[in-house]
Amino acid sequence: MPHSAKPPALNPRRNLAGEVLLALRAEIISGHLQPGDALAEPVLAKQFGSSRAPVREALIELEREGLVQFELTGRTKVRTLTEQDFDEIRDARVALESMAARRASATWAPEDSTCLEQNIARQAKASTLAELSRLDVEFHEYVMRLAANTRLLTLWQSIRWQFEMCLASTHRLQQTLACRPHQITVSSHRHLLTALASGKPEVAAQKMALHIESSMEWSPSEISTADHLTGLATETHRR
Amino acid sequence: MPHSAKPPALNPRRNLAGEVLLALRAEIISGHLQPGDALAEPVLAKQFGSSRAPVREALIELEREGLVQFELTGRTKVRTLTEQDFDEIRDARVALESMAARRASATWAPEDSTCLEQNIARQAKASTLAELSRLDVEFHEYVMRLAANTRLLTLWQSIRWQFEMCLASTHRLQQTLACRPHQITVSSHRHLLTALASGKPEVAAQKMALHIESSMEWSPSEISTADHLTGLATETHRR
DNA sequence: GAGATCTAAAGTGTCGACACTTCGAGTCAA
DNA sequence: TTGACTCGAAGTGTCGACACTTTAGATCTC
Repeated sequence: MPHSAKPPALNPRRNLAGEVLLALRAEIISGHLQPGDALAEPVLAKQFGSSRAPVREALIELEREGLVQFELTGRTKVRTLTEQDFDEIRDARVALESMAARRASATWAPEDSTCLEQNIARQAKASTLAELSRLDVEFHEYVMRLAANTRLLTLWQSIRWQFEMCLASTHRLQQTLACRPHQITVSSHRHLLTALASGKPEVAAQKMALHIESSMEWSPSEISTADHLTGLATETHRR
Repeated sequence: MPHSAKPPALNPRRNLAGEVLLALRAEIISGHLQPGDALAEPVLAKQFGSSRAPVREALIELEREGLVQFELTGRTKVRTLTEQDFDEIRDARVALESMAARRASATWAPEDSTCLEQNIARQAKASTLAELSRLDVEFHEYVMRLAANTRLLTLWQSIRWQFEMCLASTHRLQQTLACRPHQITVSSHRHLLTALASGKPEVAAQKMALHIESSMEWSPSEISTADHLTGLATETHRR
């Protein structure tokens, strides 16, 4: 999906830390690094063939993104997401994305609908749950960019990776419960798109909130990155 | 004002970088460091009697808080806030704080009203506009903490310093236009508190949005940290 | 065998150094 | 006078080193 006109480039610093960040984030999201795993600076530095400085910078960013946790002892671990974290992320998303939907719908253009329809079409054909999650996040990022508010976008981006982990977990849970995640996701986004394109900001905002509430209604008792790989499901279910 | 039960301690790392961060932030907020001023790591390191590492860490955090800007050349400057930034911050606040008000009002306790009433009483007696701004921010931080959502709180804290700069600028503009900033602020927060304590989450959320919209209605053409000190006013006024 | 104690290994916080890049005052040519 | 050029000065990105702290296995005691 092509992105909105506005390029991000919020932090123009281009350095080794950025590459380490990307690599570490990918390993956490993919589940290669699991919750609780230790992230020692010297070990990672050797692994990436760099010194500790860029690694340290990347870890600080990952902590801000909520994927990593600094212990009181100073050590760093991959963070474990609990059900409460799941709820918190849902509320934060509702807050940020409802406002974004409100602003985006005020300046909605036909090509925006085209872009998002293409995204939904690809959702329907997604071959893996990971791909479905990625497309889902991309849909929402597009709306966030349309809002043309760098603050809102930056805030959203700082929770987007936690959000992506939650999403994958939700999709997987839906599948084990014999709901069709593709079908649910596609249908939900189609309804949302109608509201976004309606030209009614308040309707768009409200529908976005409902969309997020419903899409994150299925909350596993613990969101583990390992779920991505193992396919094991926790049977717990809220409400 | 006593803070809510929950301590923050989101990042338990206690190091020199934290002290440098506090000092630099204070200098920017106070206007001692002005927009556009260069922030060179070796210069600051010598100033703080430290090496560059802690300074670098602090600058990265300040960039995340929006008080500092990394140029494409790699240099670092104190950021200039424009009218568009002002609008962005207002929308971001409405998004985050409306949700916080919704959640906070659901678990409202009498002592919360007492705390905030004390804050309002101090607003009325604030001797300087800077103190009025500080109390205003404290009021809103209290509500954010009551929401008991660390994501929401963290996101809010990452824009709170920009917000404080905007607020001070607004108050000053109100004063030059012969509106009484104390009176406006006190009255507005009193109405908001009533809504928060009403036990109706949706009313609380809506009133919070209206409160923020009205409190940030007066937008100077450029929000300069220098305003704090010089007292010079830009006469531009939106709407 | 269980618990307390010791100790080497490993980790963080901080530092100064070096290479490369960017800036800006001074110089030179038109 | 103005514009391009030069070349130190200053700044960033990165590195390896050291001191102090925490960890975890080994040892000792009861």
